[in-house]
Amino acid sequence: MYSSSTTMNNNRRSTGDSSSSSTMTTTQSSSDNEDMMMAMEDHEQQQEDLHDLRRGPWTDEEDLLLTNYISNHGEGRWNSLAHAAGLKRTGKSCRLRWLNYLRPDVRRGNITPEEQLMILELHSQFGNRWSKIAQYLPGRTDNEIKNYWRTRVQKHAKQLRCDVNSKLFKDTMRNVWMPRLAERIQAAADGTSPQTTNAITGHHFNNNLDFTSVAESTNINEMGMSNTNRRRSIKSEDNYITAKVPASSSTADSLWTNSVTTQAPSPVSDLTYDQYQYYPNFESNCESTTTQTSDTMNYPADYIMTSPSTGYNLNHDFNFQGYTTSSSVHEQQYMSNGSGNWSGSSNSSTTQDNSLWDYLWNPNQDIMFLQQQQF
DNA sequence: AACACCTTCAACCGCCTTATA
DNA sequence: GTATAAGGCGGTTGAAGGTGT
Repeated sequence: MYSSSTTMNNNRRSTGDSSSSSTMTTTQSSSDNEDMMMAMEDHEQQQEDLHDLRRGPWTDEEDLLLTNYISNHGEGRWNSLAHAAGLKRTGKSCRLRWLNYLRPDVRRGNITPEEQLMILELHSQFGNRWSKIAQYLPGRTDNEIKNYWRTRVQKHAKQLRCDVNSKLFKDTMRNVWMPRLAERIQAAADGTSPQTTNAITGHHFNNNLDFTSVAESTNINEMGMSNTNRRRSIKSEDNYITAKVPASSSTADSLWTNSVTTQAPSPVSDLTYDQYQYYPNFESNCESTTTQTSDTMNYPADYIMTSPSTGYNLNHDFNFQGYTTSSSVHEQQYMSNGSGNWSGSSNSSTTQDNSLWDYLWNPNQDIMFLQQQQF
């Protein structure tokens, strides 16, 4: 990984490793001269050390040497510090090890929801200026925040199939993730559990459902056309869990409840969890179940499904025809395809919510899922 | 158990900025 | 004003550990 060739390449480009003795003047004080002599000695020693510099992971012994030296002499002048401490490392390497790992006040471990929220907020303000962001998170290093962003946040952008710098992703972050995080923080402060809330009805997830697995081959219709043996699917990352609604249930209310004491499934990450569901109360609220073909999703006029990224509302007679061959499609595909329309405009609806909806079509089972991504 | 794949994060690279003479 | 050294920063890498098959 850390070959000598890369070392030499780096040193060749280095801005500060060439001789500086020609810059001395005769007007320097004796103190300055001592400093200069020390610097020259350091420099010479560093040139020798270049050939046997250590790279890669730090050992406990090296950590101890660096920590002890800094506790006795303080930080700064990293190149000479490295030599004085007896470390065969570059000054840069020592500095990085100290600032990112050994420093006593460095905080490590899980990024809290509060910190996540702050990172999202600050990133929207400063962009990839990690050190700037780190200034607002005591104990957190720019490196850690950068890693968090790349491994967690960008992962979710990938899941959404959009670029992390795209408007869609930024809007999703601001309109969906950040409010959800704020809710979680508030819930934690209140001592209540976070809940999965149906964005349309405001009902909360019923934790008493029977999630006993149902065979994948079961031919059922999730859109409310079948009255029996209906199945619910909950997505947890890539693992699907199925839930069977009690036979006695005549409506979808067994999936959603008004109770505020129910608890949502555990989040699959610090940032978010996904939930697949299908339209709640669909059957009971539709004018006629027989109108639900595999192409058209009709739902009650008093319900509005809003795109959080555009603020547009989904047409009630939206036509899904032509998407059956795609396992997963996104709203922007609907829009660009032109076979469906979004109506309304941003912020025009008082019933607009901040949920992000995705659609999953399983042609083999004739099932339409709506995915509400919750954060 | 073994292997493949995925995720995390410490450490490095290279460029830019700042400090110093 | 210029040259050089050092510090700082964002991007990238790859080893290590975790997870799935």
